[in-house]
Amino acid sequence: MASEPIRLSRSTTREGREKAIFEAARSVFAEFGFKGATTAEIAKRAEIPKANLHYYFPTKEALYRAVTEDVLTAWLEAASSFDESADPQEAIAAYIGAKMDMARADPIGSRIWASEILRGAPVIGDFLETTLLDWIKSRETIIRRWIKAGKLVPMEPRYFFYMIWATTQHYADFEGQMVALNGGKPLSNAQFEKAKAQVIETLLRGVLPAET
Amino acid sequence: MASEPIRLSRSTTREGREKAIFEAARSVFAEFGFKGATTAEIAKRAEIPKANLHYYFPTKEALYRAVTEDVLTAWLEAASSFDESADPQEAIAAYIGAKMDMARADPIGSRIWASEILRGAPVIGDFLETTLLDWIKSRETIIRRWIKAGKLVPMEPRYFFYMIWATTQHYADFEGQMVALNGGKPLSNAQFEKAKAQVIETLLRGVLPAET
DNA sequence: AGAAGAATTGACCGATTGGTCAAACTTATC
DNA sequence: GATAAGTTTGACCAATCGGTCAATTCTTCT
Repeated sequence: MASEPIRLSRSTTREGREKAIFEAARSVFAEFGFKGATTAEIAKRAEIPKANLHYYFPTKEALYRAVTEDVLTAWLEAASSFDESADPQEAIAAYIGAKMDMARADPIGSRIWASEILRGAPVIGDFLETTLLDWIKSRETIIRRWIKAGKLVPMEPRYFFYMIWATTQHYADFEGQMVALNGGKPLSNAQFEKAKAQVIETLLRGVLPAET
Repeated sequence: MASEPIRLSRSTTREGREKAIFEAARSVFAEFGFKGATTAEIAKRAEIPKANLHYYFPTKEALYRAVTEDVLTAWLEAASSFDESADPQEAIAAYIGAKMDMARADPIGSRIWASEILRGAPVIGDFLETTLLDWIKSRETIIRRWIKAGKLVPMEPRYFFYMIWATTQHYADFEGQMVALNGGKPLSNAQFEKAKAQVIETLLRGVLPAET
C-alpha cells in the first residue's frame, strides 16, 4: 500500500521551495519587522531546515530585499489604476477601490511596507524619493487641473492622497484591531465591500463640489 | 576649576533614570518592534549600563508593558475629546483635531501602537476587546442619533471612525514617507496645520448633509 | 550504469541576545 | 561616623542569532 515517492523535476522543486520560503518570509517580516524576524522562524514556517533556506537566499537581507521589491511591484500596479483620462469622480473612485482591494488581497504586503517605513525605510527610501515622488507630483498636476476646472473643491492634493493611503493601508495594517472590535471575526466580504463603498463615498463627497 | 560633583537626592535620580530608560525604550520599541528591540540598545540610548536598566525594569517585557500602558493612557485622553453634547460638526472636528495633534506631539506613541497591532496585539488585545470596544459602541450610538436627526448622512459609524483613526495615525506612522516626499524635510508647523484643517474639512464634507 | 552537478541537511561557528550576580559604591538614618 | 539600605556596574551565563561547511542524497545527462 506504500505509494511511490512523488518525483518532481528540479526546476519545479526549486520554484516551489523558493515560493514557500518567500511566503514564509513575508509573513514573518510583516509580523516582526526586519530586525525581529529570524531566519530560523522563516525556515520553520517554510517547513525546511534553516541551512536550506540559506542555499536559496544567501542572507536574511537578500531575502528581505526580494520580499520588499515584490511589494513595490504590487504598489506600482495599483498606482496605475489612477486614470488621468477619466473624470475625477471615476478616477478617484477607481483608485480608492483598487487600493482597498489590494489591502484586502495582500494585507501582508501592506504590513511589510508599514514596518519598513517605521524603521526609517532603509531599503525603499530610494524608491520613495524617486518613483513615488514622481508619481505623486504627476497626480497632483492632474488634481490641480480638475480643481481649476471647478470639478473638485480647492485643496492640497497631497494631503488628499495621504488620506487615501492612510485609509486603505489601515484596512491591512490594523486588521487585528478591527477583528477585536468585530467580535473576534475578520471582516466578512459583505462588511468589507460596504466599508469600501463608504470610504469611496465619504472621500468623494469630501472633495467634489456641492451639486447645484 | 573642577566643579563639585552635583549631588542629587535618591528619589530625584531614580525618577530621572526611570524616565531616561522609558524614553529610550519608547524610541527603540517604535523603531524595531518588541522582538527587534534589544535591551542593550535601549540602555545605550539611555546612556546607562545594561545591568542598570534591569535594576529598574526586571525584564524587557516589563519595560514594554510600562511603555504600552502609557500609550493607552494617552489614547484615552484623546478619546475623551469627542463630546456628545456638541453638535456633530463641532464634536467631529474637535476629535479629529485632537487626534491629529496627538499624532504630531507623540508620533512614537502611535508607532508603538501600530507595531503592537502588527504583531497581533498580545499586550493590548484585552484593551481592544473591552475599553476600546465600549468606547466605539457608545460613540456609534451618538453618531446614529445624529444620522436619524438628519444631521449626518446615512453611514456605518464604525467605518467613519476607522477613516479618522487611519488618517491621524498615518501622520505619525508614515512620517518617514512624508519626509521623503517633502524634500527630506519634516512637515513644518504651517504644513501640518494646513493638513489638519484639510483632513477635518474633507471628512466633515464627507458626512455632513449638503446645505439646503 | 555511472559521472556530474544540484539540492539537502546536521553539526557547527563566533556574535549577540535577555538576564544574573556579587562586589563596589552612594545616600540616608541614627 | 558607623550601619543599613539603595544603586551601580563589569563580568558572566545559557540560549539564540545569522551564517558556514562538508558530507550526503537526489536529479539529470550521456
